[in-house]
Amino acid sequence: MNTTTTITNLLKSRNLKKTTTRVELLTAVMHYGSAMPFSQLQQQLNNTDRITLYRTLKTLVDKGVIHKAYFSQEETYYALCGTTCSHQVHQHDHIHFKCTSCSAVSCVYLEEAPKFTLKDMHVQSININAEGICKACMMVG
Amino acid sequence: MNTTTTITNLLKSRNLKKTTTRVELLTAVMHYGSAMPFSQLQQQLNNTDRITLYRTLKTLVDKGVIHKAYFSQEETYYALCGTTCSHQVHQHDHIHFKCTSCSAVSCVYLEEAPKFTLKDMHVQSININAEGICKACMMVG
DNA sequence: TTTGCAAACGCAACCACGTTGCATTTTTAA
DNA sequence: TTAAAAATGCAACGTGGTTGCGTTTGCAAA
Repeated sequence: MNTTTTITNLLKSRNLKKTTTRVELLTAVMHYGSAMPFSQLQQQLNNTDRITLYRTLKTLVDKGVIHKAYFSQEETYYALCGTTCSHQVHQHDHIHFKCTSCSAVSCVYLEEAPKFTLKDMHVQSININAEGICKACMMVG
Repeated sequence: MNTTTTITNLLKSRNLKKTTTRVELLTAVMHYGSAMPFSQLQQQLNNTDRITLYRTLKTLVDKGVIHKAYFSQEETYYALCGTTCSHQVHQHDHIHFKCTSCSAVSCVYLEEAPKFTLKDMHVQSININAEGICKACMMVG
């Protein structure tokens, strides 16, 4: 199944209209390889209005198509959600890893989710960000 | 040892001048109980210039006196560093926990730091944010 | 205690990120 | 084909944070 068909189905499954911006955005994110920073999106969709981009991102996040891979206060990175995400629940059994060398942010899936049974508090969600050197940069460096 | 003396020593140990803003800021953070959001700082130091506040925070973070307890894209929270932090290395064997009910952010120290031996990448630092209900809110709710 | 210098401060101006309101265009289903 | 709903583009706005620069303050040496 090619990218276009995938996107068409993805949008239809979430009751979202197939607009130019959404298709372009999803295509870009799918092809990017790692989590895509906003600035890159803006560059690749440079004929699209800035506000539209924000709104499209918000819609796709709300509907569980993509998610934000935050890194501290820097730029916001966006990545596709897995099939377990819906508009109701974002279920992400992965951590976000940022390479300090090439700045790429990627979702790393864990075999077993880290458990935290913090005394005195009821934990609802956990968000883990790691930094380090990615494989590609280790090979080079 | 009272707060004032502690702050004086703290500033001296980092070769920082003892200015009104720094003393007020550190006093506020020390007395706050949990990680202090910027808006609260601004309120309590309302006779201090906004820019000065930003610069003071930056200086104290750089020198390892306080650290940012980020939470997604919302407000920035600040907390005192432990004694193991210096201007060189911020060493934080704790996670940041935000109560979804009362919005308080606190540093929770872990008995053993969670280890991540991610295949294919060299992990340098890990940042963990958790959300849930804190003890106080559980008692009330 | 005075004095001089570096550091810190306050102000103005600026930039980036993100949102809202509204009029126009596009999508889609009848 | 057409009408309603949704998406878009534009203007304007709000906030978080930074930079440059002239003034004030902290502090150490005289």
